[in-house]
Amino acid sequence: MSTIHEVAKAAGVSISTVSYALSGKRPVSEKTRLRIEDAVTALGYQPEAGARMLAGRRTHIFALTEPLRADTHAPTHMAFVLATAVAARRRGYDILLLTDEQASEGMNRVAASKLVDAILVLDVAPDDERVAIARSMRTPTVFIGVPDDHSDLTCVDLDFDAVGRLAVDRLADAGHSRIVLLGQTEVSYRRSNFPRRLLHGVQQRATERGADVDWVTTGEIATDVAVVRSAVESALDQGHRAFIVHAVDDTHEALLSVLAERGLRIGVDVSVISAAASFDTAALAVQIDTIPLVPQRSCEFAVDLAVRQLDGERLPPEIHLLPPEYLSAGSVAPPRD
Amino acid sequence: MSTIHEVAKAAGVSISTVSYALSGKRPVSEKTRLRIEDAVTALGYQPEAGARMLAGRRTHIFALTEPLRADTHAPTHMAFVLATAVAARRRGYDILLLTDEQASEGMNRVAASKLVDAILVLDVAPDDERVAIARSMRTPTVFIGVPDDHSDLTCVDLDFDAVGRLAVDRLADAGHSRIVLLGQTEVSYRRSNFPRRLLHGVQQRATERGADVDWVTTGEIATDVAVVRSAVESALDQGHRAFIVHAVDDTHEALLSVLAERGLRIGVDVSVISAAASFDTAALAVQIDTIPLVPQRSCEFAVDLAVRQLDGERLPPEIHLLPPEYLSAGSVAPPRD
DNA sequence: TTGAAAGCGATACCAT
DNA sequence: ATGGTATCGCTTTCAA
Repeated sequence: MSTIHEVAKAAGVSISTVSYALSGKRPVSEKTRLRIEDAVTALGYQPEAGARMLAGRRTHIFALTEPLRADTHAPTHMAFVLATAVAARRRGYDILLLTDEQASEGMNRVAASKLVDAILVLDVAPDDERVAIARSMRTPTVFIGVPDDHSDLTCVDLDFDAVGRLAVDRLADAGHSRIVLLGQTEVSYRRSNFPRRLLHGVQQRATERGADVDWVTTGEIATDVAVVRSAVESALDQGHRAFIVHAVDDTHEALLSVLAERGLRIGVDVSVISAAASFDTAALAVQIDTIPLVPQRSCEFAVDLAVRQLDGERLPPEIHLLPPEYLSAGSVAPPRD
Repeated sequence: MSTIHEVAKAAGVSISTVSYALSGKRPVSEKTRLRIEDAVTALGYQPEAGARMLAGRRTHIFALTEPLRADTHAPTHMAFVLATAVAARRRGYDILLLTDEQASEGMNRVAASKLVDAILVLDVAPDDERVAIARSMRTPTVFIGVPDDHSDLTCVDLDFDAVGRLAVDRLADAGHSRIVLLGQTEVSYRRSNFPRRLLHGVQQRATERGADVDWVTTGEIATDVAVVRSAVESALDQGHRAFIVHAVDDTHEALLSVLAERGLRIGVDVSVISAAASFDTAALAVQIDTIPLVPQRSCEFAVDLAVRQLDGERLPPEIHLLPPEYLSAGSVAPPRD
């Protein structure tokens, strides 16, 4: 391709003027700027990545570490990756993928070689090995998720604890004192950081409101529809009529189908709240109240924090918990008896 | 971090010797090489990415374009992304993610700025817009998948046509003359490149073998278990006893469950072959013959082609179709009547 | 087998 | 408002 020299020659200016005109870091007169822009388009000029990295102090690349475990829920995970990539591009950054089991090796490598300006951490485990690496590094790192030991870390996430409390409050407000938490798979409560936070919020607030909570998981390692159905059946048999669902779409569908089979009407006979769903609950057969998990929100916030740190803002390491939002759809009603 | 100068000083040699010792592009005596390696580890030296890009002619980065459509099957897609990333890392390359609708813009940008050495194309559509970009570019590009118009392109993929033929042959060999192809979702036959190739192989070989094929899809845009079940029910009602399944795991499970409900035994009353499944069919309740789609194979091959092109091999643009492999599990039997 | 030095193509400081 | 140029850290000729 063409270099900044050719652009300068074509526009009849010096290379520094071209550089400043393009970066905007120094005022350039209207007419010279226009001539430069013309030359740029005429030549199809694109600054060379390597040269910019070397000369400037920015690579315009973020690393995204994602340890893709076997039990990762692919659709949700993809939504986060996509949201991160889109948010980053909007700020002028590309995403470099760091998969591998050896997440630490990758982080160290890209940081030491100055390949990336910052690192975004996805799919955070409670005892994540990447926490130690992040602490030992100068490269700004933002966790999307909250590990157990998060001192000195910058984290962004939906406030799952608050989601749990909010869901309980709505059901308790409606008069329910017995609640079922239809949760995630068993393994996710050990390997992931957020299911337990929602569980904690639910249990704590339930205690405060004098309500009982029955917590059920929905499969060993992957969601098992049969397990979900029998859990729902037995909850209904025990007279339960209030559900908080923190689970994938299949689980929601299984719940709805069991309720339909029994002729139980949501929002009349039974109350249901979908908590922290990352899929579109509006696409379900029945509309239900939802406290959504919006990957875009977390990812944009995370990218923003990274960019601001690079721009020199002194942001203290901190946990940023995004407040939940309650979307009503009439699926919560007072108990009927 | 430390620079090549510091390593050179620590080892008592010149920087060029360090460079050559590390790249192996020039013979270096045993003892100096050892001293250099010691210095490298002692200082924790990592060559700076930007400097290498600028000076050398390699960035050691591949772009991976993936236009993440709404109808993309997330688990399969993730398997391909992961396989590509792993294969690339093994060859010393990182993966830069190019999502976006604007796939073309991204490809042009990373190519023009010399950010990447090659581009890998995933999730190929029959009339993919990235085909034109690839043709207009000097940057080596490898498609994982085969677009309709693929002249002058380098493509790698499982030979889906041959998969279809192989499946038909096995059923025909067993004596079946009526075959059901339980296929993908409707939209995938328009938006993806491979389902139609398998369909073509099945239909063509069926004609050659004098067999009839009933092709059914499994939902509009996403797999719909109800649709699958009723399709299977009606096929069974019509006396069909031979199935080729080219579909996601949910579809397999639905098929097995209908068969079980009817008391039909696989490998005895009914013959089933799973064609081009990218999940582990061994995890199903019943073992069935499988012609697997192994993402690792395609992705490694693609990475290899890219690397070899960069290493100066003159590889003519060509379609590389990987031959299918048949894994028997006793699920094919002669018709019973 | 090794060293010296000329780039690579930007950024940003120092002048004017 | 603009230009000249040192500089970033490496790769790779050219010499010895």
